[in-house]
Amino acid sequence: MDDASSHDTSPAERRRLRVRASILDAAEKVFAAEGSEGLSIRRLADEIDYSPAAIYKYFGSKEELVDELKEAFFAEILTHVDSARLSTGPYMERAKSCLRVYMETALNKPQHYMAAFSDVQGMVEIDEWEEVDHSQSNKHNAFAFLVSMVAEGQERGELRQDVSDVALAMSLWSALHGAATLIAHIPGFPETKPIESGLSRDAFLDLHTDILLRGAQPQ
Amino acid sequence: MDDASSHDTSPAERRRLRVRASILDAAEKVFAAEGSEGLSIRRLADEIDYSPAAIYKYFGSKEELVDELKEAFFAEILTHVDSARLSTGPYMERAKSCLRVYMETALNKPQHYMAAFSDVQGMVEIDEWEEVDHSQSNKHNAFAFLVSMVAEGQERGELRQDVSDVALAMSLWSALHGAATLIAHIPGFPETKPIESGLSRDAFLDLHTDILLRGAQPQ
DNA sequence: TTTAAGAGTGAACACTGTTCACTTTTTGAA
DNA sequence: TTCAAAAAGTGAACAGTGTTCACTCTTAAA
Repeated sequence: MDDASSHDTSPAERRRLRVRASILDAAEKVFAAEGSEGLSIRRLADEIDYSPAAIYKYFGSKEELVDELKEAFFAEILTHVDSARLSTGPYMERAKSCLRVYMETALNKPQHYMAAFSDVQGMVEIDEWEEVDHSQSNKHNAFAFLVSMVAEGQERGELRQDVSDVALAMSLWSALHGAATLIAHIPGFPETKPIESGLSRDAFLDLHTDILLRGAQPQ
Repeated sequence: MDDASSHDTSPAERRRLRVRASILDAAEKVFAAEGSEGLSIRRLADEIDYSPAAIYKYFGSKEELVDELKEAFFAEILTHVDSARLSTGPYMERAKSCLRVYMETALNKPQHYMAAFSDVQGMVEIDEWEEVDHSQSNKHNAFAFLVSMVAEGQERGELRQDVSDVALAMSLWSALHGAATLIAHIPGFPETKPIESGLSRDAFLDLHTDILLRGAQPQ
């Protein structure tokens, strides 16, 4: 289905959307390969055979362009985490799966995850999270989702109830974010850096989620 | 004591060290206030009344200059964490204190901590950590220190022994790093963002360390 | 006093994001 | 089909960046 480009759109508009998409495509490619530093407007323009100024007919600024890449990336994370939530099985297993999937999806595109949290600009996006009802799954709201996941665990008596769901979720998210960040930033993180450990990424993620969920359990 | 500038140094050399220090001082000021993005060679040159080219007589590149700031910063972190280790009291309290102090010290200069982990360049530094004997405290080696702290806990039977000390330390460091990173990046992190929580930074750090150490305990 | 080393500089190079006047193409209506 | 308005696309420029290089000037030692 190609709804967006077939209803209520003239040929000109469809053409425009195609060029716009080609810019994003080229940006995505460069971004994934070399990160945000390798991405320059002039290089992008070269790659799609337009002048640098042309890009500004489609995006207000480089930041706006990159923000759109990040938005799509976060939507991807949320989708994956959400499907982990909808799986069957005991609560603790679903919870563990969600934590893992967050980190794994984040690490599918390390450059994206890095960029999303290294720019100060990118964090303004989080302002939107405030006015979000976290009872329904929302595009940008991976955190609100985590909160309700935690709340469910508390109701079931499987997670500690001496702190609020939000507080618990913040701690968990911090830990997930830290692991994802270190793996993304330090080449060969769990296995050989900063110390030769022989610990595979898989084993590390397992241990990490295990520690977190144990610490989040009652008593 | 001003050893470095009084023995084996000519007046010229002392003068040189003074200029060099003034560059670092100016850089430190700008860096702390506005982060690495606000720091430009020309601006630095303006502030110390030299030409931009002059700075290259003292530092090979901007990166080299910033690396020196980071190095001092990490030394500061290690110093503080080390003094927490040397405090008296039960092991678990000392351990908790170390975790807290790491995050608190990191957050004394959020811009530094951000910069240290946002540049890919900065991570090359970690190569040095490999050839470090983690039984003795080393300038740059906050991680190796954490490993021995964990090892002590395992020997005392206060931390789980089903995984290696290095693995456990990695997980803990990840979690600390994540919390520090989020607080540094998201203005008003635990209190109001991404959700109004009323959770003070202090309470959050307490909860975070509590969760981690519970998850790291045996059984 | 002379000489060589080192400190300091202005101008330039190659890059960046961005803007703006300008031309070209496309569109919708008379 | 013609014509004006709108939109798409462009080259040149601006202000900024890190960095280099030939050059001057000061300092230190012979």
